[in-house]
Amino acid sequence: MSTGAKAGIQVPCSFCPLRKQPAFRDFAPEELEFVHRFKKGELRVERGATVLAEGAASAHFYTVLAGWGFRYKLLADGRRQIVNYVVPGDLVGLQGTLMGEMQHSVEALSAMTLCVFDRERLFRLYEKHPSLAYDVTWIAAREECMLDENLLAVGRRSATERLAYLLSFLRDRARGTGFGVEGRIPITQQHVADTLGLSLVHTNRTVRKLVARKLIGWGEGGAAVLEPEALAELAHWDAGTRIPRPFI
Amino acid sequence: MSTGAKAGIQVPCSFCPLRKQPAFRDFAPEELEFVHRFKKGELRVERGATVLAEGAASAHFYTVLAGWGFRYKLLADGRRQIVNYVVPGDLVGLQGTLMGEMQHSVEALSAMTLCVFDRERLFRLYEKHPSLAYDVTWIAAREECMLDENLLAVGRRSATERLAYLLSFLRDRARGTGFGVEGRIPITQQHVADTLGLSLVHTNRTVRKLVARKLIGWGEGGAAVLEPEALAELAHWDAGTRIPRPFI
DNA sequence: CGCAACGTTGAATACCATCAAATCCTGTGG
DNA sequence: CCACAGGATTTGATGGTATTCAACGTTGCG
Repeated sequence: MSTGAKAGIQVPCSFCPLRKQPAFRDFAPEELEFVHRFKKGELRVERGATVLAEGAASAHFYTVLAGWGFRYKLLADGRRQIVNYVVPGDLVGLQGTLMGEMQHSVEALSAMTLCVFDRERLFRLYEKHPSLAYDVTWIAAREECMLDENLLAVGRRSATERLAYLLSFLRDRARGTGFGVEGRIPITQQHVADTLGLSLVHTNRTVRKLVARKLIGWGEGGAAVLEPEALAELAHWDAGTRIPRPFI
Repeated sequence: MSTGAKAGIQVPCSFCPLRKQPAFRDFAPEELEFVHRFKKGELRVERGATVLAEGAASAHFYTVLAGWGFRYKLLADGRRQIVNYVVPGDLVGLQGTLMGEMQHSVEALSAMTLCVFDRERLFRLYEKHPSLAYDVTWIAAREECMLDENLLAVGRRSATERLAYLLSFLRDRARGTGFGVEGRIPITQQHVADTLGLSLVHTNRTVRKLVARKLIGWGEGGAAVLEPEALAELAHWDAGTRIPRPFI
């Protein structure tokens, strides 16, 4: 498992690159110190690496520091459903930490850097820092929100609307996390198909249509949103107000 | 809002009906006392009542004591997606409590009794009872798990598999919560359609097929699972091991 | 240079949506 | 008791959306 994993050098949390990003709220000094001691190390993985595998009882959970990843589930016959994407600031593996065993897998979409925490020390965090515990729950609730939206998209939108939604959504998620809007979204059409519940062929035709309308770009390592407003409107989607969010 | 809502008589939490049910773990005495003081009252609603509305900033959140409900989202043009169902022991409104505003609505599928908590006192729970805070997060993580499964179903299963999955899933959720397996699942075909991303007509044809195969029953106020094993197999679904779960 | 991953396109077909209308059931009021 | 309304279910007919099968182009890499 974890192909391409490397142990990293421990950087003090006070220098955490996420703190500078506008999407995130900052810590109180005593929280920062606690998190620094809580942190066990860093993990670097390459694109395509499996960060966490369904069925595993990993000893760790992580906060994403850099890079893109995705969470997915498989049916026995190989059909794959991507349930959500992960970007910097997201917790991965919390579900496995709480419930014992991962119910989904996590794979890196790009090279990723992750902050490593020990599973068994999570409860200490709940005992010592209620405010951080509250933040963990906040992050879990936000994930739930995103899944609700993804379900709405897959269940009730047409193929074109789904694609418009997904790219709007991913662009919005990347904003303020240190990627910059200029960057492409490093997904293939197979990822899109497995996210939206479409076949690869139909996904391609749908992509072609939106490219022809100059709403999106495709190629050179991923997707690009060219007309954010028009795309969001086509998707019947509203990003809502984004408040600075907590992370651990 | 909340058509049919009634204030209820406060029952001490030590007599909470959920404590007797096998699906739930029990409280430590000091936790029980804290929750009893934390509880603000009870709410009774009729079938069809809106418990919480998307966009609202309710002052409360709830634990379901009895009855069925469902969570859903709407598109501007009226398309509806049911994202999950709620059964006794589930928290409703936690997302709105944490993030300020509800991003989905909750409606009663049957008469429901809910235990009422004050939104602004949630943080007190995190400060005073880390173990209960941990349980809240556990419940949120479990919701996330269920949403992942629902997404897998809607995105990657055929209509027949989806229906088989949904009824297996709902039957499994009801087990051990005080409904009894004997009871029917109080949903209409419109609910099924809006859960599985299907049209009402096609939902009906799919229901007819499974009824003809005697895997399920339909009518007299809802659906019934006649052949749980065969249905789960048809759905390519495995309930997994169910451990006693916490509730608040 | 061969292979693998990704993207693209055409053709045939299947699944599911839509439109339309009929039936059944239950609760309500006359 | 019956008429009636409304919700829920059922069925047929038709068409569109999306899947499947198949093939080919491109790029990058060992």
